[in-house]
Amino acid sequence: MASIKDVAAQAGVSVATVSRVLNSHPSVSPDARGRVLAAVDALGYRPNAVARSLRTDQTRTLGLVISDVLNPYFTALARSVEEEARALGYSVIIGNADERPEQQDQHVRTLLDRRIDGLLVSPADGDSPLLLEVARTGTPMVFVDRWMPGVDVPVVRADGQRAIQDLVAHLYALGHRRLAIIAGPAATTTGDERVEAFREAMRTHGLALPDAYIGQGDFQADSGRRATEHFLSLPEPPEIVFAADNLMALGALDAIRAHGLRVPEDIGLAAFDDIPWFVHTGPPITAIAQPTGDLGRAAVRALVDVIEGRPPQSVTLPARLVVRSSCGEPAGEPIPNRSDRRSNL
Amino acid sequence: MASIKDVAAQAGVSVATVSRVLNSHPSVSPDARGRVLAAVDALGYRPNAVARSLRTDQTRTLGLVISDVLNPYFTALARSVEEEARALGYSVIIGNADERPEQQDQHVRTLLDRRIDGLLVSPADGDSPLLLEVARTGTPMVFVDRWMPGVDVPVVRADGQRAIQDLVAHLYALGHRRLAIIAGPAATTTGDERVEAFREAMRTHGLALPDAYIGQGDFQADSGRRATEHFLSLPEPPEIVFAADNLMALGALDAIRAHGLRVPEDIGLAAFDDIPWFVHTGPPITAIAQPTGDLGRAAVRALVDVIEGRPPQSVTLPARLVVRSSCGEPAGEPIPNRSDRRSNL
DNA sequence: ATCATCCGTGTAATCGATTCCACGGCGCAG
DNA sequence: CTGCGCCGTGGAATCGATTACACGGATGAT
Repeated sequence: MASIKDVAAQAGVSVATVSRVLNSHPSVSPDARGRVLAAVDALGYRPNAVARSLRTDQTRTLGLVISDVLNPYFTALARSVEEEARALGYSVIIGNADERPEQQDQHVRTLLDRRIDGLLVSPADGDSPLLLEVARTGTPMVFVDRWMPGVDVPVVRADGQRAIQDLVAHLYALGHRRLAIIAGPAATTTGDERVEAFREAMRTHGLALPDAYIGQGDFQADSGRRATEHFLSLPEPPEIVFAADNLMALGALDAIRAHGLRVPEDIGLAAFDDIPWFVHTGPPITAIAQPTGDLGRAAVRALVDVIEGRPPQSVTLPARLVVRSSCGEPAGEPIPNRSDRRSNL
Repeated sequence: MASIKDVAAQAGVSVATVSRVLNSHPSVSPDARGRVLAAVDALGYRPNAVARSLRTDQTRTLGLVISDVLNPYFTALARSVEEEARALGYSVIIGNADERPEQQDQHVRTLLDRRIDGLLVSPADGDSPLLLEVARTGTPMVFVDRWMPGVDVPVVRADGQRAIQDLVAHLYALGHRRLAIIAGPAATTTGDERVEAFREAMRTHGLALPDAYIGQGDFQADSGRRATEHFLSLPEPPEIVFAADNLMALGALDAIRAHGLRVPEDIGLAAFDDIPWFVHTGPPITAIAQPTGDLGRAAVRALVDVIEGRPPQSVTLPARLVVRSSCGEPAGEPIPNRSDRRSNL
């Protein structure tokens, strides 16, 4: 592969001049510029980004470490992150932590070794001394979706509190009183928060959230299945199961079906995270939609602000309730149209 | 950030010795090794992958360019690719082409600039002189899922022909005779192949595939919707719609619902690609499952074979029919269990 | 005792870019 | 005519690693 030396030789100038042309440095004669450009073209020369990075100490690459690539919520997030990054001239390397802290740390280390300019993380369950260290040493970093308390880093996330209030109000209005929740891991911020918001919302309606109605999940489908089976085995099962993410909702649906029960007649179901498929399940599922696209874009902008030395901003965007029929809403699902299906992208 | 010089100074040896310790070169005394390791530890030193890459001319990074990250099929593929690559000591940079050739080429160019060791591509619609050029210049490359005829590069893909025969036999046995297909873009190999396999399978049952029953799609949900609407507007609509990928099936389902029709009573639906949600749609959808995990692993192995100078192998794995109830199968969906839901991962 | 080997180590070249500094030539002002 | 400054250019240092080569000392064979 042609290097800058080959171009210089071909154009009859020094490498310094070639470099100046490539970086549109002003003091190059039109004549030299022309010859260099011709040589670049003739040789099909492309600058070696590795060499450039070594010299300039910047890779124009962002690292994104997410908890689970198979989760459509994170997929959508990754997509918008990549788009915004590309628009700003950055590439993105995605690492999949699969909800495992060690794997998360392994990715972070590899990304650091590659000298990425900044790190976007949605931390997995458990605390990570490594991330703390990274934040301390000044590597540009931004948390997205989830965050770690006590680490002084901008956070970009959706606030579900208001939407959860709306959900509980909706359920209450439909006559439901026994509401259960399948929580995420307590150690993730999103895990905790959603339970607290749910409990608080119930309290405003004079309802209690008994411990038996709090299932411990891990954001994976299986845990939703198990938690739901436990609910169903109770002497007095809940009327509604609210899953704190879309995969656990999927598991809950499995469990309900396995018991030969119908949604919403026998038991209702709602989920945090809206995904395109929720329109097509039988029945369509009431969910809380996060503005995934905006989250991804805001996260990248915040990170690039840190990288380029501007003051970054934490951002919190509101999530919103999307009512469908899985909790017993009398109205059927309206004809799905494009904007509805894509509401969370 | 500490460099190899700092480590050398701290350990009282030369950088060469440090490098030898780091690369477990045999001729280093235990004493020196100990001091170096201690210095590495004390300084929290991590080798700069950028500098290493410049010198060794290898990045231990693979590029993966896929057509659509939001498509669960590709997400699953990406996941298995990343896992296998990591197991072999490679990182993966994913580029999302969004089914647009220019965007695909842009990603390929960026990846090449970053001197990735090899490229895994699922080419988008349309031919790309760039990819041809890349193949010609000897950059290690492997096609996965889709490929470009005439480009001499290993191909890792699933063969759906047999599964499509099974599908048509299944439909025929259920009494269906008017079968329609929503095809992918003709310029993608998977687009073409699936139509031909379908046509051929119908022929063996003495059925013809009229042009009116071939819808032109682009692997996106919207095109599935449009094609289905067209089918439904025909004087004699088909009894079954077979979508050549999961997103177009989703669109088809939308269109069918929008017309107030029921699946499978009024019209049947089947899809190429099996995804977890097909178990949960109303009704569960009969689909052709590709061995995504095996495909991803095989693709990485083939690519690494090319990179490391071993003779690579093209791989074709069989897809298989998963019968559910969306085409009128009398039997209900069995209780979904873990292994069933994950059948395609 | 002498010489060839081998082992551990350091010096320095190298990868492909960017960029500081110096230098020659030209234009313009004094 | 002389001198100052600017412009375009090239030489060379530099980024952080790897690795060929050289070298000194110890070991073993003769």
